Amino acid sequence: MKLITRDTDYALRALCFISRSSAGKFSVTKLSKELGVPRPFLRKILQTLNKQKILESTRGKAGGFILAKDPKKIFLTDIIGIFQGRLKLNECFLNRLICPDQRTCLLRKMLVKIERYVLKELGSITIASLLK
Amino acid sequence: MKLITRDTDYALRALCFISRSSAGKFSVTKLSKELGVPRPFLRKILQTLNKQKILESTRGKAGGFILAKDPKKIFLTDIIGIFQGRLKLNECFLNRLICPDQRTCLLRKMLVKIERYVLKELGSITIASLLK
DNA sequence: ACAATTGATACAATTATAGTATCATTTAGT
DNA sequence: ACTAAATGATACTATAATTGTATCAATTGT
Repeated sequence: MKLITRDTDYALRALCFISRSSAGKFSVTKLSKELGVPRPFLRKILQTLNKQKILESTRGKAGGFILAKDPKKIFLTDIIGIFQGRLKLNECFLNRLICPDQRTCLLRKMLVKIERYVLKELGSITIASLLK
Repeated sequence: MKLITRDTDYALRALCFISRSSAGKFSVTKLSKELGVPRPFLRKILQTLNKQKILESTRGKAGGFILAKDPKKIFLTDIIGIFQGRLKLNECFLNRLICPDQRTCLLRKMLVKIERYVLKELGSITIASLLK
């Protein structure tokens, strides 16, 4: 089971890389070489981050991506949310109507509790904090 | 993201159902009707539980499945382990060699911490406790 | 002998994840 | 104005995991 999928991972790497360097703006080509991430895939990811206002893009010849937000204000849960949807550990049970047993109650309570914990923990991490 | 997949879920339902009833032995046909789970799929699941010594089967005409263990001793983590493999939230990072940034350190620590918590919580639940 | 069961195992369908490709648009530099 | 290098938008493909189905053999109560 994965808590963090590949695209989230790549997004985090890219954001960390950009944050760390003073240069500010990077093209996909440059980033994909630096991070060792397939270019077209990374491109799609950065485009998504742009749409979500995490990055800001400039088009044209000397174009590229820069941070649109203070790294202190980009939370892990934001990025996970963007690529994996809102974290929901208990979805299988909520989605299922047929849950006639009481067990679901206790189990669901448990899952909700775990979910809250995970969200709290992940919500406490920012890109800035990942930079060390 | 799912913490519990369908087969685990079905397995839990079946185990709870069997534990709850005094009858003891049930055929797949009966169980699949009771639980509203596709028969061939449930069959595969029960066969797996049998191999793992959670259930015990008897073949032949009046055959079926009974519990092989005290419901107090069947833990959620056991069942998850059987159908989903050992829970490993941080696998994506461990599997990846290329993690040149320090961020992985903090992130991995976090994930390991979360993983421990989840395992502890799930490890505290048994089939018996799900019965109310 | 027969019918109802499980054992073993191979196969199929669906969904999610991971990644590619392409055409249109923008912009800097010449 | 032209060109090269970049992103925007979007459709497509590949791979893997999940969720099942199907089938033949062996067992057992009647």
